Amino acid sequence: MAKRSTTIEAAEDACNPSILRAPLDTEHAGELARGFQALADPVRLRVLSMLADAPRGKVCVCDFVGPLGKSQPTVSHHLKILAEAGLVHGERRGKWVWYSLDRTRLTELRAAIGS
Amino acid sequence: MAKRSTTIEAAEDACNPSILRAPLDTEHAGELARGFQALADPVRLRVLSMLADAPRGKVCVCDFVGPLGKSQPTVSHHLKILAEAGLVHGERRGKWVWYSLDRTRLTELRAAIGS
DNA sequence: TCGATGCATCGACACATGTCAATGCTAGCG
DNA sequence: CGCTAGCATTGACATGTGTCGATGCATCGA
Repeated sequence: MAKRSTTIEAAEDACNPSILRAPLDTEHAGELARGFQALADPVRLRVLSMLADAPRGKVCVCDFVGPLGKSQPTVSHHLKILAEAGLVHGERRGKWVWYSLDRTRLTELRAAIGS
Repeated sequence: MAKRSTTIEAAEDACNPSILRAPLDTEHAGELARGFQALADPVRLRVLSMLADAPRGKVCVCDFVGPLGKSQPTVSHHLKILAEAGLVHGERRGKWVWYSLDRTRLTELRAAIGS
């Protein structure tokens, strides 16, 4: 790739709002805000941390409850919020549900607040 | 110092939490969460956006009210939250208060969710 | 089939948050 | 001094959020 078009970018890049590119319209601001809101909780940040540190990149719900010190419904609630924000992904495996980190969404949010 | 204390770290390193370095303890998680919570609102994201785009890097409160479509007390409220989060800095200049973006704090938060 | 286990959902509660009108405070101007 | 303008604070309200106990649902083993 020799040069990048300034008007048309790859389709995946089209939805790439950033607070550094003003004016940030209300719609994109709301979308970003929902993403950051998912990060705006200590329990959820620790969930992401545990996922990032997991040996096989997966952690089942039962293994969150103890370390987080929260009830199972509470943990399930936070996992749902993270999943709806696109930050994690749950996969059923027999009786267990294994959650894994979606670094793509995390990268999008990171890019929105900086280079 | 030959050996590192486990209770006291170097001052500069102490404030550098990241969700990618597990385990993220409750204290650091709470600190990060408060930062992201400041970003978890469309109005505040647009405020940061306007500051990032401002010609001289400064915007006075009265210039926020119109574009944001919020009342002056509401704008003041959001600016206070951003200031307490260390994301902006207000400076009195006669009758006006000019707010500017603190990119350092923004960089810290960005680093916390990625490289 | 039955019971146990893992997870999600529901209902309820306390608390936090976003919003605005009213008011207070400070700086400039006459 | 009085008046105005810009900004912050307060009070009040509606809504959103985190939490847990109780319950429902699916899966596996006996």
